[in-house]
Amino acid sequence: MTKGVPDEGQTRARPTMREVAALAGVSVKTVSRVINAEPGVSAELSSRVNSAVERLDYRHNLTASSLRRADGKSATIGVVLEYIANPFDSMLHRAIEDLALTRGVLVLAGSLEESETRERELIAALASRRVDGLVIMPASHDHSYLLTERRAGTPMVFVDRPPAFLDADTVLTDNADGVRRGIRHLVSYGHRRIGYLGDLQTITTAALRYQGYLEELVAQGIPGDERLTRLNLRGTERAEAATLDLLSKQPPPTALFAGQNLLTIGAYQALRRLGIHHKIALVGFDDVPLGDLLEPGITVMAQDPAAMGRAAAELLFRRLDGDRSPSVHRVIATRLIARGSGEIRP
Amino acid sequence: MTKGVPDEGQTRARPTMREVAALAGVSVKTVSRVINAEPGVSAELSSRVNSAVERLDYRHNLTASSLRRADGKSATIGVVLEYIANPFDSMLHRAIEDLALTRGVLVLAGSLEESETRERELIAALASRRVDGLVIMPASHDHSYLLTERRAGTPMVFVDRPPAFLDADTVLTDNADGVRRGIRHLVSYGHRRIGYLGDLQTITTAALRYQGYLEELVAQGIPGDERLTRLNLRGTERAEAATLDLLSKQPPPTALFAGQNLLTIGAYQALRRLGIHHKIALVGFDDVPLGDLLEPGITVMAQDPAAMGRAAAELLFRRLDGDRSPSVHRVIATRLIARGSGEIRP
DNA sequence: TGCTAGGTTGACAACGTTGTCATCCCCGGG
DNA sequence: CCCGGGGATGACAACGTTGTCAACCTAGCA
Repeated sequence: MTKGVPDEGQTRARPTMREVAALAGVSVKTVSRVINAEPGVSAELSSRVNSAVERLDYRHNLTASSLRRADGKSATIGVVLEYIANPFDSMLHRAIEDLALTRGVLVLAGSLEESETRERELIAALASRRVDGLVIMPASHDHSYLLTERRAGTPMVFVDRPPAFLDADTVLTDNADGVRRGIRHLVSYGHRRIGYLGDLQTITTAALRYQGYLEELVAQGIPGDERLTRLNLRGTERAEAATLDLLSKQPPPTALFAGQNLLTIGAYQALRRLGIHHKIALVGFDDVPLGDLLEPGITVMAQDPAAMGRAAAELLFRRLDGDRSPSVHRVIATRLIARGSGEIRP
Repeated sequence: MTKGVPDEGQTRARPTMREVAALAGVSVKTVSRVINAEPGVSAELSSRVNSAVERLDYRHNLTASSLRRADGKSATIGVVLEYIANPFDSMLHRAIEDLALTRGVLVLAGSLEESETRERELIAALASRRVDGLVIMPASHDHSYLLTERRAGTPMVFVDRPPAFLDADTVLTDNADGVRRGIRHLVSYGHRRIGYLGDLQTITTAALRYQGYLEELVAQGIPGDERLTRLNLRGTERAEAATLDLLSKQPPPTALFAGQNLLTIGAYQALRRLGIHHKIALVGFDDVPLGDLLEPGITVMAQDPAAMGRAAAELLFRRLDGDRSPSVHRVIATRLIARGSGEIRP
């Protein structure tokens, strides 16, 4: 590593096509043609331009280019996530990036953290930068404000949660079905008293999952018991406390279903604390990292964020390629991963 | 959700300042002044412009703006990561986003997956979009190619791994020191035969960590034993196999140090498989999600990606604000988190 | 030889915005 | 009453690029 101040030498403005043209002895338009690999430039001029580009370290200015271009495309898309650092979200992000990569498209991403205000601000900021398309995991419950973007020709795909008051492509997990299969799994092991831990009911997916729980109880002819349900839990600690509370009631549940990642962890911790993690069954929704290293391993209904991201990106790019057919709604199935905690009998 | 094709109504081009100006009966320049909240516009015109903006759903075009603007700032920065979906990377990403948010700056992020080619391509793509600054977790070992960007006035901060042949701000984990403290911890519990599992030696941090291991052995007067070392491991499975192999040698180590996240998990799995996870000590570098739920919990030297991201963003924005002082090199300490696996005596 | 078709090349305008500067108007002071 | 100054407003050019179109050149054919 050499020593010195970060900008050794003076700050020199980036060279433009004008300068490249001057050095190569051609017109700017010819430089533009070479840069964009348009046909119809003689080998002679082409190589002169290329060496001038090399010599000046010219970097194409995509900003100016997309401003002038007929289609106005910026080769950039926006991805709006709940929280970038969530394993689920970052996996989704990664899957989108992977497909974008093959098209030379970059990804602008941001977190909402359940703030509706932030959702509008972030999308406005993305629109200001004229992204070509949007993948949105929404926090708000009214997306009519997006009609403007839609009319401006910006395609958008909703992931994980559906849009409200707006028709658009969606890629969703089969939430209710996933929970129902999880409950069925527990019932098949002989459970009848199954507790439920749920996230904020304002989150669409959380509401759908709880719905699935209720539906499956009815389907199984199990009477509902409000004392077995704890909703609007946020984070591991709340879930742990709620679980401890739930288990102190008489008669306690013989199994638990946790409607979300962090709640599953909280519930597991509570069971461990009470020393009954080998006695009370537990199934969680959404996979838990390292769930298989635990003893017992945590049984989950796993979502497939990579598949969701891939599907969302595919839909988005299809729209960018001009597809105008009616909105598509993809449902990605959950997968039961039995690791032990869900296979405990009462 | 309403029914219909995604673009109900025709695709209508976005309104421009020209149209806003026409509707408000003022000049474009006045619209520009209002949009940018420049002083010196009468309340009368200001409100006429604002209602025209409202009526037309005008969205400022930051692309055109930054093209014309004197400073040429795009209010966008680039973040180059090893793999976006890694918990470490996504935490770092998030911390940067958090600070960027307060300045109205958006983040373009991408993954390298250890590809030097990809590093150059991605950074070129970011430079094309005229990002205001870069945070880079590099894969390559020669960054002299970045001198062009540097000269063009793009500040850059390297995180997690240092640049080569280029002087720039850095934010690094104290790798060697972290490993040395981890080894010392094992020694303090009576271990003398300590195995080491390391990632690709081409990765700078991996090399530094191994260095720390060797140094601490010397400092402790423990003779090195090549049979206790397995380097260039990639991923959980390789680490698991290497651990099984390592333990089959006579005499086997009484403790293991794993130089990376996935290797720690692989080693733990191997110990579990052999049923000796309560007999052989294990310390890992970098935290393992849910490491505290395991039995025994996994003892680690934890890095602090959030602090690193924050530091990197602070440095970058300080440069963006005009700071031209010599490069700064921040070192973020690791933290020993004792959870059980590292506190087993031989 | 003359003419045309086709392929190269470049001059110029335009994309949507902001910097510069001129103009205009009003108010206050001489 | 006139003039100067300052604040509000707008006309115009420019940012770096690409679309359009005209000019030019060469080869091929009548």
